[in-house]
Amino acid sequence: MPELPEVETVRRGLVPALEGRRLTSARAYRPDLRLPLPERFAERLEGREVQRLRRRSKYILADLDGDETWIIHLGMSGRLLLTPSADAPAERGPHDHVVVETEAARVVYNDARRFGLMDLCRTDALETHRLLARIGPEPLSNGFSAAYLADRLRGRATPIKAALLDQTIVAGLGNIYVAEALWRARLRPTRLAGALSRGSIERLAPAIRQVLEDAIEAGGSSLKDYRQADGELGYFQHSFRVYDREGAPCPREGCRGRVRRIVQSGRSSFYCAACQR
DNA sequence: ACGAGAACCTGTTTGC
DNA sequence: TGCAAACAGGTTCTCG
Repeated sequence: MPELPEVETVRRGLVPALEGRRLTSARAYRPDLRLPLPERFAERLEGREVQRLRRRSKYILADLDGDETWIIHLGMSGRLLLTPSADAPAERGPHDHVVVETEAARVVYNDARRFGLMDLCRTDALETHRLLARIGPEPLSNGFSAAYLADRLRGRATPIKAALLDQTIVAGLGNIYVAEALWRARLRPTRLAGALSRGSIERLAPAIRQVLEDAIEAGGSSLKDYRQADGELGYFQHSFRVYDREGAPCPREGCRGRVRRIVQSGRSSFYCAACQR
């Protein structure tokens, strides 16, 4: 799916179209995505003004007037596509599941695999929402540091790859950015989280922060499904050092290694066997 | 309690 | 070329 940088890019793309605008219409074309939509979902969106578009981890949060927040997760293949009303087609495309309109624009939620989800929650109760309550600190916030990470990894017998995918430890990482952060920190994805030295963690925490900042700067990574809200492609995929580069030479200065692909708990991991230890 | 693996669903790519 | 298997950016549940 879209990981943190892609979700942030989508959010930024939607801000001008949605913040301070009223939803003149809302339609849901099926009762469920990964989870059932809440009661009277479309009716509760219609007529509301979007006061603020925020992001928490991989969730987009739209605060509405009337004290409810619209929670959106894009899953693996979800997209939020923005079209000016004048250009909006009359026909609904395949896998267009939710459509909202403002005076000036249409936003379509399209999701072939339906691993995404939407919900509505009282804004003052968001922190206790079951999907959000257990999520760890934002990696770009002050709450995330080497000291924090060391504390959370202590005693964990799981590979660092799996620990970084665990959203309760740190928010927003997925398969791509874990691979890229571990390459930057010169750590093998198979290393056991609890056995990492303090020095390793001191490299890892800033590597996570930096790869996410770089990716946001580039507008995220466009692979198969992901697009920015305006349909533009992000270009961080051209900056991948190891992700999806099996067999390629390691791009690190002076390293003669090649990128390897292994499978960890059912998912591909990519790393350089020479410089990542 | 913890970790690995399966499951959810559809589309695309790869391999025989 | 055609078909089947493998694989895909996430999360959650089950099982050992």
